[in-house]
Amino acid sequence: MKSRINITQIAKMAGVSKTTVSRVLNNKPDVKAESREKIERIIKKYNYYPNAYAKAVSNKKSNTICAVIPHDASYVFSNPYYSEILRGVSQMTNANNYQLLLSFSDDGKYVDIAKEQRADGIILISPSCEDYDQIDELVDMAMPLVSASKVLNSQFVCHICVNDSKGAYLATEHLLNLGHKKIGFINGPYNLASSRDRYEGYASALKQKGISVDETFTQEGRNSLESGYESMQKLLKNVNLTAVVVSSDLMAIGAIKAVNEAGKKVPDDISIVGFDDIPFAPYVNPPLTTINQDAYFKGMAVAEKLIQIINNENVEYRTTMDVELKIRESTTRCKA
Amino acid sequence: MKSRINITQIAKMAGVSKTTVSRVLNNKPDVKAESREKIERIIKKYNYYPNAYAKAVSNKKSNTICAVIPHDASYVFSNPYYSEILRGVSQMTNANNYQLLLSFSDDGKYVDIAKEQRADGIILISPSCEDYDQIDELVDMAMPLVSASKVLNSQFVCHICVNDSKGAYLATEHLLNLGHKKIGFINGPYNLASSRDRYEGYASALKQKGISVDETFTQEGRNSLESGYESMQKLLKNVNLTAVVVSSDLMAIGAIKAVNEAGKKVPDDISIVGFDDIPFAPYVNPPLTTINQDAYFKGMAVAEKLIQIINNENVEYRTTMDVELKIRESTTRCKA
DNA sequence: TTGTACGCGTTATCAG
DNA sequence: CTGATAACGCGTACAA
Repeated sequence: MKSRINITQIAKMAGVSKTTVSRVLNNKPDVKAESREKIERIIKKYNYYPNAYAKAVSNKKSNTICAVIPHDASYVFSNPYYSEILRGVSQMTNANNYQLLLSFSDDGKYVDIAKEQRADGIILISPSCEDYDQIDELVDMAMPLVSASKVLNSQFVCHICVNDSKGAYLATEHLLNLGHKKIGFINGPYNLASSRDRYEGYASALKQKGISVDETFTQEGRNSLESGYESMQKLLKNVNLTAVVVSSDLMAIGAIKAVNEAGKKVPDDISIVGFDDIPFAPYVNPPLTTINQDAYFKGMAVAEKLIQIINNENVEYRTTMDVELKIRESTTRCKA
Repeated sequence: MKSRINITQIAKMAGVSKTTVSRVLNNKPDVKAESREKIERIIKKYNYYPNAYAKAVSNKKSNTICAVIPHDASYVFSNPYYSEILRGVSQMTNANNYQLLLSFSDDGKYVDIAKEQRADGIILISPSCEDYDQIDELVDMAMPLVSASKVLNSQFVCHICVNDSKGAYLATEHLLNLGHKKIGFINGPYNLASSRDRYEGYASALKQKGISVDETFTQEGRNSLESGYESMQKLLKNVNLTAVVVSSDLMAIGAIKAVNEAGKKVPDDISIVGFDDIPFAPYVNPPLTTINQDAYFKGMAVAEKLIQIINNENVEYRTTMDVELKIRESTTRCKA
């Protein structure tokens, strides 16, 4: 790139020192109105802008926030849940004049961003147990940290999560109320705290009604559409179910595909309830009954908290957002 | 954040000068094996990493690429087409050890990123005519630039686009072949070059068959689901159509919703073909006939070109990717 | 093989 | 009000 003009040159042209130029750049007092105007004119004329990284070095502050999604990019971008979180995050960082650095990596390489001091703070989106070593490292560095889901290994990591167990409970209860008794569960990866909580919600709803939990009714998926498809195929092969709780909408869409291919119908033969309420949930076939969580709001909240922590403000370190059952057309009364 | 160790301190502990430490950090020769080992041990011990921004200032290279989406975040993140592009971009930047900076803003503020010298190059994703002033500014700064869609105002901007007119032509031809004669068109915003090309493809397919183009059959949408919904409502109110070409899948999904609410059926009453082939296209109701473009590959290609330009390699400045008609179930033979 | 001295573009201190 | 001067953390001619 063409080498751009710098503060020294501006100072020279204005016949003042760098210091004075710096003063007007940062809206500081103690500059004669006359000088200020002259400097401003020259800045305008040469379309000058201070170099952000030189500022970062000098100020020890980069005005950059990094959103880390410790999974590979295809996992992330195929799932609108993450898009919604990022939408919220970017809205908030924009509003506060922070730049947004994005990092995907399933290999923990994102810790380098902290070591290299590229960001004033880090947002962890959906970290799993495998990330706990890296998280400890970040905590050791005293890097401001907020997670968009539960982090179990450290009380120094601020997190905002949704009430996962309640969500799964509501989903299961809904099916129970429709008369279903044989209810399967396609879970996300067990290395996510959310998956464990959701399982617990599912199990406790069953117990509540005196139905014993059958391990063969459960599958562990990877949260992708394909894995929802595969998990449902296994369930269809091995057990007789009339309904399934699926731990993400994306997997639910895959599950519906598997049901269709097996020559059955959703919801007539098998009712399905998802989790997340992604924007497409109302438009798939059939429109998905699901657990709504406001990922956009979560993204905003997470970014806002991080900025507060960076500014040394006091914040609540544990927040749980509520969830809600959204009934659409993928569930119906049990006909078996 | 806790202030971290720097190169000077490492040098001191190793009993050498910064220069020597810098040499081992950058894998340069002329360091005694013994010294190298000692320095490496200390680096390891203190978990030291050079400050990326100090390097950037010194090297005049930030190893950062900025992806600019000159629209507001909700426009972007609600559309999986952009997610797919970003997925490709991030894959490629990751592979080449570039950091990815993300910028949304419908107000042209992204030029600041160049002025502040935060990035070695910029990827423009779907810029519109309103961005041409800013693009000129970027060109003036000699900022390496690649666009993921056509840019008409400057031959200095490398771009990769898809064959939009062919796509719309194929879509329209498909409907014509099914016997449709009254074919509407819901376009994207006219300030996108792609929208103009798509209109042209639509019109030329009609002319080919001797069908005159009726302006009242066309609506200009904003590429969102809602705007597809509204545009279709207007078409339904004012004209009698048996088929509609829609310029994005997202709008197509909205259009289907409008058809349903009007008490009609897709495709029996109205055939619809979309554009983009987003990952959800096969799963909506009915599965969407659409024009496939490989946005993931486009994202990779765009990032790769930018990196080549940054490295002063020669690249082809004009690339057009092919498109393909994907027939699913939202189109059928005309019954009128 | 190593180190001195300076440069990168910025801000902060403090004396005038 | 202003400007030397040092500092931020790093890279690199050039000399030794």
